[in-house]
Amino acid sequence: MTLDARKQNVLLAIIQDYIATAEPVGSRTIARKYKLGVSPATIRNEMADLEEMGYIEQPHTSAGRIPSDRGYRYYVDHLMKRAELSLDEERMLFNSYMTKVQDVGQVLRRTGRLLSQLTRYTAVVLTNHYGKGKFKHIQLVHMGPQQAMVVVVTDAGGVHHRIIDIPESIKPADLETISAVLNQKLQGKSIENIRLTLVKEIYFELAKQKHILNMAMDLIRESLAVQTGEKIFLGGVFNILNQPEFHNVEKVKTLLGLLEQEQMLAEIMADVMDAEGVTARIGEEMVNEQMKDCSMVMSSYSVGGKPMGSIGLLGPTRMDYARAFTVVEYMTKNLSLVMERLLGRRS
Amino acid sequence: MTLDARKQNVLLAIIQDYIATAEPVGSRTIARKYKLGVSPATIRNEMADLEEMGYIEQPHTSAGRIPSDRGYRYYVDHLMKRAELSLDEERMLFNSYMTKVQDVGQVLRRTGRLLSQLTRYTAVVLTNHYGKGKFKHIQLVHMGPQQAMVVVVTDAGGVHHRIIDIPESIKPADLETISAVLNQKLQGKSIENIRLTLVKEIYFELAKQKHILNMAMDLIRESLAVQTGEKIFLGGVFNILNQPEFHNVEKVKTLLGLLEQEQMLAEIMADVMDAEGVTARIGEEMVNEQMKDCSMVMSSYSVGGKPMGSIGLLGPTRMDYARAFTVVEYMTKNLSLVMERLLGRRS
DNA sequence: GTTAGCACTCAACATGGGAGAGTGCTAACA
DNA sequence: TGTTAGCACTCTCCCATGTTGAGTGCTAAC
Repeated sequence: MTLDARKQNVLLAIIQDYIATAEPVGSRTIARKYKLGVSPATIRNEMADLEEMGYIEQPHTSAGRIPSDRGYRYYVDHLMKRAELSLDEERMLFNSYMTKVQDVGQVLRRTGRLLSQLTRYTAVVLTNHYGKGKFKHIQLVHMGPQQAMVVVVTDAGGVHHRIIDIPESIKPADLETISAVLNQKLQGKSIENIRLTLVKEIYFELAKQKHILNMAMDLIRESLAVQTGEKIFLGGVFNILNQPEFHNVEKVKTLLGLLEQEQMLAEIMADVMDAEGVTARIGEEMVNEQMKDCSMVMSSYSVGGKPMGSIGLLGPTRMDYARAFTVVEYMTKNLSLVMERLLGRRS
Repeated sequence: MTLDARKQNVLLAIIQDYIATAEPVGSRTIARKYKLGVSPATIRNEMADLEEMGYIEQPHTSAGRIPSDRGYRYYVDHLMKRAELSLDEERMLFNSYMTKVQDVGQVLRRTGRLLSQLTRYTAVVLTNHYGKGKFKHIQLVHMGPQQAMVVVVTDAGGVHHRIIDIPESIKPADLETISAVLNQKLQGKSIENIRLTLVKEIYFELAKQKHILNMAMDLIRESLAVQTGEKIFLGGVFNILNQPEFHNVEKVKTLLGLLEQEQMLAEIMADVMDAEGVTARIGEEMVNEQMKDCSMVMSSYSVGGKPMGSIGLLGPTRMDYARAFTVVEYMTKNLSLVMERLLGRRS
């Protein structure tokens, strides 16, 4: 299973060249471009070995070789050297992160945009704290004779709002009262734990004001049934159109269809939440059959030591892993920092 | 400029057939499929006339004819009969609109989704009241030692939030005080008019609490600098991939690039806000040179008699205008209704 | 173990007829 | 005078065929 130095060099050359050109790589090309000090014939022999071991494949007899998923895996695990960001890019990132941040969603969206701009791949940003976290504030606002808006703020910086129907007898002042009671009772509780324990207590509290009692329960239930779980931001979806492997509209269509299934993306990325550092899923390692010619490079970010979500880059299996790893790692750190600053926590 | 009945029928046949098949239409096809009671030769003569008048064109000598932009325009203005929705579709729409609506953004997103599902075209939904309307409520929430969240609710159902830096000396209770003052002073004012007039007044009010005076001004400015103007929702962007005219990746890329320029879309649609009913922009009538093989069918919706935004369908010039007109008209009405109900106004 | 030489394979591209769809024109017909 | 049949003509599309060039595997010599 281990490869001698020359085989490694040949494999490395094939992968680098294929990543750069998207064309099958022949023995001559390698001998010319990557001075390994041996002739094409020798390289051919090595290539035959590598093919037998499953690291590379041949699309057809008279073509060069392309890396197999296994080849990429070996590359990522053993051969790859991290790329470095150019000065321009560092400066660009610095500027982006210095401009004032105003809310969590904005940070995540921007992260997605930067990721995709830096790599020309599709960025996926997942938060799993959306609608979770501790309750910070609730506010009922009178909107019309039968409508009120419920606004809930969590300590993770999430703001959820919805409009609910209320009986016409409820006046703005009543909403203030209810808001006050809810705030007092729910203060600092975690959203998940709120549901059952406190509802009764609130019920009794509000019992004093009999005319709003009828709707109090409903309202509480509604206002706490905040959309929970993950939320996904995509960036640079159209970048896949730049990849020669997606010049065929049918492929694009299926991939875009898959990207719309947020649930599936969430699963792929949740998978990687426990892993330390940057991880790659290559080709057939992806859960989904239809994504077998895509790869993802992912990492999870955290605030105050608690993992909060993950970010990733989606590209063809032929993607530039070295660069993707660097960019994802860099952005993970930045994102963690910004989020901590934004939410006023220092870890 | 006016066409006799037979020419109209021929033009109608060509357009209907081309919309259905995306293939140039020949004289034989028309004679066979659309029993006009004359032979192909006669139809050929009519077609030669129509071509000379600029209503149809010939891609090359031995091909059939395709409608020109001018032909489509004539069709839309004089020949088109509105399509009708199928029972299934009516039922589907009814169900969608009956499920509980929770906020304005959700309604607009859903409208976009329905529009695109019903037609397989790309839906564009524009609101121009985003960040406008009357001030309803402001709430400052303490997030960390140096962070607070500002939440602003407008009567158009918009909720805007952002996190701001505050001096460490500000305590949660202070934020409550400020919130109360702001609410009292700003109540019912239109967001656009608030900026200058009231700031001084609030300044004096808060002067009583000297230690928060420093930041009060900044905070007010920040919290009112709500992102203003239009907001755009797109639905079914990838539907364009189903159109044979976009089977070429380059075209898709340029079009998607254009769709990202929200400003431009906003302009196209703002154009149509004053017009009564459903309007079409066909091919070269589109502002943008690069969209000359696309058309849009648009209409604006209103709440309480006041136009609030517009919805539209974007497709190839070969789009099914009859159906697009019907769907857009239907959805405009529905959307206006739902928004009125949601915002508690009856017009 | 390495390399040169060579026969072999196969995709990609160009070339060259048909086949088919559709036209415009002309002349005959009602 | 308007309509139609007939026919020559045009042009795309498709398929079969040939050519080129890149790349391989094998063998024999170094």
